[in-house]
Amino acid sequence: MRYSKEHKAETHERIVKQASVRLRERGAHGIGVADLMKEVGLTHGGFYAHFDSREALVIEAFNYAMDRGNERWRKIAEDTPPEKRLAALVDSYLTTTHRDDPGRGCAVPSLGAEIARESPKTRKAFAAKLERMIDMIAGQILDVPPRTARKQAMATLATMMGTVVMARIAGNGEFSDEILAAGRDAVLSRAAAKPAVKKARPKAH
Amino acid sequence: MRYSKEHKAETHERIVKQASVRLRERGAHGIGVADLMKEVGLTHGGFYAHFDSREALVIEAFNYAMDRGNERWRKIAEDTPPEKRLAALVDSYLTTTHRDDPGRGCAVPSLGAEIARESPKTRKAFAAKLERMIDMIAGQILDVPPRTARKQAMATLATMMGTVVMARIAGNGEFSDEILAAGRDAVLSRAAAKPAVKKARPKAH
DNA sequence: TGTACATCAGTGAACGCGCGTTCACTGATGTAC
DNA sequence: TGTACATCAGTGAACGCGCGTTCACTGATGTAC
Repeated sequence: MRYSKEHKAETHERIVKQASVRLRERGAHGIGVADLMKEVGLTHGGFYAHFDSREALVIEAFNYAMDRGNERWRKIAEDTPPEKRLAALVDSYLTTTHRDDPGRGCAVPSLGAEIARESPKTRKAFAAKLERMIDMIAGQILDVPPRTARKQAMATLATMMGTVVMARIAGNGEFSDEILAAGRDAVLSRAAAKPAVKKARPKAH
Repeated sequence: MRYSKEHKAETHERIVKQASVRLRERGAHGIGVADLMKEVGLTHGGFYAHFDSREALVIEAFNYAMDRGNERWRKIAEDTPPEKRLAALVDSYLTTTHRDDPGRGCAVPSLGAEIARESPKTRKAFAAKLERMIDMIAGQILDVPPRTARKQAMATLATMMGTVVMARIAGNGEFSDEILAAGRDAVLSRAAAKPAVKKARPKAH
């Protein structure tokens, strides 16, 4: 059955991709080797031709999920004029679609707490990706010095991901929609308010 | 070995309390019946005199953790003059102590994502407790109508719990401290800024 | 007050299932000649 | 170009360990008389 050179890499990615979806849907303990391989159309024995262990796959799938999130943001930014980018990111993040489909959504609200429990080594790898998300947002916060933009970006991401976690706890009814709307308003009004504050209290820099 | 009437209830609570700590430290899959009973000084067989199943304990421990969080906030509010309450809550929440000791901290950042994956029935129970946390914060946001306070409280809690999740991913170094500070500033400046905005743009209500 | 019996939280061995991992094997295709 | 051999992704049975759950038993204390 020897396959072409790219075939193994393709299969590998199919497994990782499927794992990253299930991971976001059910958490790190929600995926089993046999189930996952079946979903990809293979048998469980072949798993170890691709990964040293289940744990190794989980780490890879975490990474994959984070990378896809960053990639998605990059594309949104690319397709939007600079002054509307922040609003576009926020609006795409704080939707009922995102809330109701964690499997294809941002990894931070669904897996953040679990990532925080990983070993320092893997945790640091994710911290680096988290920082890239912060940079991405900071780059869309205009009219303030970079330090301020970075700080606001941190709080903005925290508000966005926290809002999604809370909205998911609340389900998909009125209360949940209210949480989503509150998060969106807070993030966007903060962004809009800051220049006004600057004008009101001018200071040398 | 028949014990006094209160003895069973006391043992029950000791198990739930210990479980709630481990739960917040390691997640729902991080606690085992045998380990837990040993930590409480008992053997695993006795577990089923107290709980129908491991799952039932997990739900109880989730509840316990949420209740303790609400209780803690109530005490802080009680011991602080009204106009300083919000700042007191925020300052006690966004500390390195809270970040580094999830076992005794708020359940939302450590278990929020897992709670969101529970059955609708249990999820709704937690949504009710989440709403009580929101009410608690809303009650400390003065000078705005209740609807606005509720909305701001939702975003405030989202920012606070999101900040703790992110700070934990980042570990306990400079980057992590930066995240904590950013969250605190965002929440407190939002609270301080709102009345100013009101004055700048007065409207009938 | 004293005696016999009932209760039941807790013990610890044993069960059994799920699941991660191993392993001998397959067979289509790449490589050497 | 054709032939023999090597490779290795994938198969599926089997292993073994961890862990939730069960169960017969214990023995201190409550209750009935």
